[in-house]
Amino acid sequence: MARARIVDPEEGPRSKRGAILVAAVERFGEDGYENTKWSEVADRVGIGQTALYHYFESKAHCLLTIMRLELQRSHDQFVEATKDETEPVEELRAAVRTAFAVTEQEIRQMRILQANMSLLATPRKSKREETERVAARQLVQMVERDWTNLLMRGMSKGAYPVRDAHTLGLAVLGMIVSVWRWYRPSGAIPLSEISEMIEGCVVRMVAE
Amino acid sequence: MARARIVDPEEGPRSKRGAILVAAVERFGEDGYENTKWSEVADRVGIGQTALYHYFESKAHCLLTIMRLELQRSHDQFVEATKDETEPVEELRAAVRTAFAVTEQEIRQMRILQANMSLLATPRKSKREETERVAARQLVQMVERDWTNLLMRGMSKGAYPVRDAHTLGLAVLGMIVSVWRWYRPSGAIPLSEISEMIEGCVVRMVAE
DNA sequence: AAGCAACCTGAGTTCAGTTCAGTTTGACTG
DNA sequence: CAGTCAAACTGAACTGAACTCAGGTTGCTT
Repeated sequence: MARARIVDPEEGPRSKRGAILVAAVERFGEDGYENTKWSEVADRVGIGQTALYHYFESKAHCLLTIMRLELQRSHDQFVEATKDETEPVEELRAAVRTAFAVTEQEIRQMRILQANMSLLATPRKSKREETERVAARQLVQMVERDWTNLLMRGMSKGAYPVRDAHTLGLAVLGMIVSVWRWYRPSGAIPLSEISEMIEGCVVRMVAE
Repeated sequence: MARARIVDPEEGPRSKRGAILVAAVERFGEDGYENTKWSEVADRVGIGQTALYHYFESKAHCLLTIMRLELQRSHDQFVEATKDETEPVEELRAAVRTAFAVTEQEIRQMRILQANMSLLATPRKSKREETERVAARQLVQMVERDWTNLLMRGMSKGAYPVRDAHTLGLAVLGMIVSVWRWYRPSGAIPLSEISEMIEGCVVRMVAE
């Protein structure tokens, strides 16, 4: 599986870019982006604050990079999980299940993505930030299209009743990602149970 | 209908508290909280920046107040819309429909609420901010309980299949509020159509 | 061992949010 | 209708976290 990893093997051996991203995911994911001091990330990596600017133009640039990587991962995983399925309802189930087949680090990344989604709406002043923002926006649209296309395939095969596939796709996606706002690994309900519950909901929503 | 209004009639006639909240809802709703300068709100109201601190302890205190008022309104409207319904599926439909029976100002408030929900997770340093935060948190739980109770009533009456009402409630609520992340009044799809689509989805999710 | 690019730093700057130390306004009282 | 008081307001100063600058260090390459 060619996942977009936080640690990029293209980096020089001395580079702390991956370590910064990992630390930032942990801090932004646990305490929130605004609640986390940029210097805390530096402390955790073991470098001075200003060294961060060797890798990222700004705190926001780091955040946008995390968001873009997570979106890339989500998209890749969707494609991977649905590419072999031909039966529409099974394809739908596989897509939901893969959305919840995530590590704890990926859960944090999802949480960061969801909590800061509105950042993608307005242009950024600096060039590198804007590049990441636009890339992330396009990936959002790509993920939305992944779902819309899956739904349209099922509808044209007669497996699901015909409805507005775009709006339905947004509703399905909205329900799935809303889980990352409240789910915590320490919570009472295991993720597997949530996944099954949502899978059932999505199938009823789409296929009945 | 005893809605929680932004303009509190308890205020003195010279008070600009309501005007500040209205201006803040507009700016925070259009450009986002972080993107809006606190002084811009003062400009819009026609007072100096420091005068804001006569009404709110901080920018965050104003935001938390907006969020609390919106949650209060959502809860009140839910109760109002469902109190006369006895037939479970009709009650469910009424609850969804009322969630989308909102003015443009209320749409902005929903957007602000959704975009800054994570603010409610961590304690605030100052007293008045913390009071608003705790009140808002309790209202979140109250809205979640509104949905959970509605679902449990329907299940015990045999109108819906028995499922984990809490998780199902969060899924339904998550899908509904996710609309405010992307919906814009200027968009291609009218809100009435979205409302009908979601209503159908919720009924299939819950009652089938 | 020289060169050089990647990597790093302490000191200083910026700017939005906030505090301070009062001043103005206007309703009400005697 | 002068005096009082709380609500409403203000300009100037302060704060802290993000960021810039002007270099210094490290270690790989030739």
